[in-house]
Amino acid sequence: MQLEARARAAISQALQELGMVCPEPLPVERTRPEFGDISSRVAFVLARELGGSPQEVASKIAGALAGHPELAEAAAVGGFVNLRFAPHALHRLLKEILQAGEEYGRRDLGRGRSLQVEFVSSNPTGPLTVGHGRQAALGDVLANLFQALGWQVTREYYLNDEGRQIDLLAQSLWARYRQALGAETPLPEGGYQGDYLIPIGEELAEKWGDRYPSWDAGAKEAFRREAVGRMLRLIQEDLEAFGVSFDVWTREGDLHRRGLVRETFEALRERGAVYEREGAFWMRSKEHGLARDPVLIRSDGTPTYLMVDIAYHVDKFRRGFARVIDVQGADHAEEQQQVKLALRILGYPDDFLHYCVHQFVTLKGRAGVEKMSTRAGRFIRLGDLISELGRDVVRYFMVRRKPESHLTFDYELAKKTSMENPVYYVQYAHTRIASIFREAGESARRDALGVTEADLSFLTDPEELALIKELDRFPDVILQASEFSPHLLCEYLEGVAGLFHPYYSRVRILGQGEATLARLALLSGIQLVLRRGLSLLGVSAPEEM
RNA sequence: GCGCCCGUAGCUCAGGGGACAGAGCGCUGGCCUCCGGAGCCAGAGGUCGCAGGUUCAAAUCCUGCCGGGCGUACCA
Repeated sequence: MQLEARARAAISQALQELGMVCPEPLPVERTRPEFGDISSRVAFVLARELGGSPQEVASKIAGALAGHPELAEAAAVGGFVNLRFAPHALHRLLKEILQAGEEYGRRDLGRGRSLQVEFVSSNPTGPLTVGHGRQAALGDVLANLFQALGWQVTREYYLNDEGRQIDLLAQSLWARYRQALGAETPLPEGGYQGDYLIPIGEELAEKWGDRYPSWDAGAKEAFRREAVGRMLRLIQEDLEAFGVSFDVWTREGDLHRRGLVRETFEALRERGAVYEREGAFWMRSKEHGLARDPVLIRSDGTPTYLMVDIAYHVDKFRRGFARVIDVQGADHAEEQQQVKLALRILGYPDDFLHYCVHQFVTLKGRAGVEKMSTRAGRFIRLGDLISELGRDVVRYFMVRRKPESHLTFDYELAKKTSMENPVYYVQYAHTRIASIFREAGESARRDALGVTEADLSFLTDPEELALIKELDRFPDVILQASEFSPHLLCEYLEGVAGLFHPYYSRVRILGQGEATLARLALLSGIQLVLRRGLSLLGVSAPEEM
């Protein structure tokens, strides 16, 4: 990132000397090694305004850049202005990275504003599945990234502990309970067929005996509470195993009790956004370009999920969040449009709510089911996957693809402990460096970290310079990854490791006189970035493997 | 039918106006006296789904078509 900043400074100074206007923003980007470090298409922009060919303009700029102390080369090629930095300029970058230490990559773009990330929010009708795993990893990593960018982040889980699905769950559990007592009670139609309710039913049969022979109000209440409590515990166990913890759990029931759902509905009605038909209340969405008008209040007077969701977002706004990110599956796309529309009608700012939408996960190479469904009892538990592969691997694989792409989870690859597995490839780079520092001894480590001791001018190898340039990208990668693209962080870390491993195997670090200290400083920087990056992913950076 | 997302190397996927299109796996051929070989090096492999259009410049933007996923509930 500093590289871009320095390039901009140099070019804008050159433009000033030439009496040219500096375009805002000044276009600058990393380029392939043949062209140098940084390339700018500024001449294309200026040529359009000033006349003349881009190449002519570029030549003038390159001429004015000649002799710049930080640059080894400035050239005009095909209208581009290409810059190559002098090694000493790169050495300074490394020094700054090491001085920043654990703070490297942190920024204050959020300026302490509060941000809520709501994710998982799985209904407590069963254990978490691999699909929820993607969401859990995605939400947690996004939260980490925004924290690093200076936001005050709240991780929130919305617990849907009311409604028909919960009733169905309760009744399914009651049926299992009756079955445990020897009755032939069938599961309710559309009920939850998974095996996971069987042992709970047996346990309740033992505890309660024949206390609930029929599905009456008393049974409903008892089994609902029991079912939600049990399922919640299952979910929390899996989340804990996955290393995800939430700051706030919001229950649907709370929103009702506080009258917020009713109030929000009335507000929508006052604004003319609601009409009544066939005994139900509908939202006027079609006239705003959406595909259909959804029901807000059913003809039996109960609010739909959408209605409650709208109220929930009003609540989020009132709680003072400057920004809210909801991580949701692609199957909620229409719902999202409706909530956004409702918030717009109610007068809330458009940039308040952001949806991070992700596609589904297919698990490849493991015995199990293809098409999952909690209700039908066809699913693979996230907890099983974690105990088979480890938290690090599952988390890493879950965020390695961009959210809007379908994720094929390659179980065979995930199971490998060789460097073919990208997680280990990255972790192993970290471990190798740790090993070198163990070998070098504590004093060398301190000297390398106390960069004043190391004479970085010994770092002249192109691979060494390339590594420094790559480390310099880290802050920018965090920003890009935060734009709902955490996969870019994985790609980046694999790139850093991919530069380090070959370098390590070719260049000897220890016992090289003064060069050793400089190389240890470089390794220290690499290790720092790997550790920080992995930590943002919630993946461990082991000293030994 | 309509709406949203996705079609890039054999496979899994990056890149989403700029300079000859990238990575990992797989494949072919090399390299283990040396800081962790849980590796390293080299190579082969692509009409960026198809057809138009915008632009000095398109894998990238626009339109149409084809193929796949999801949605299109008074479920959540």
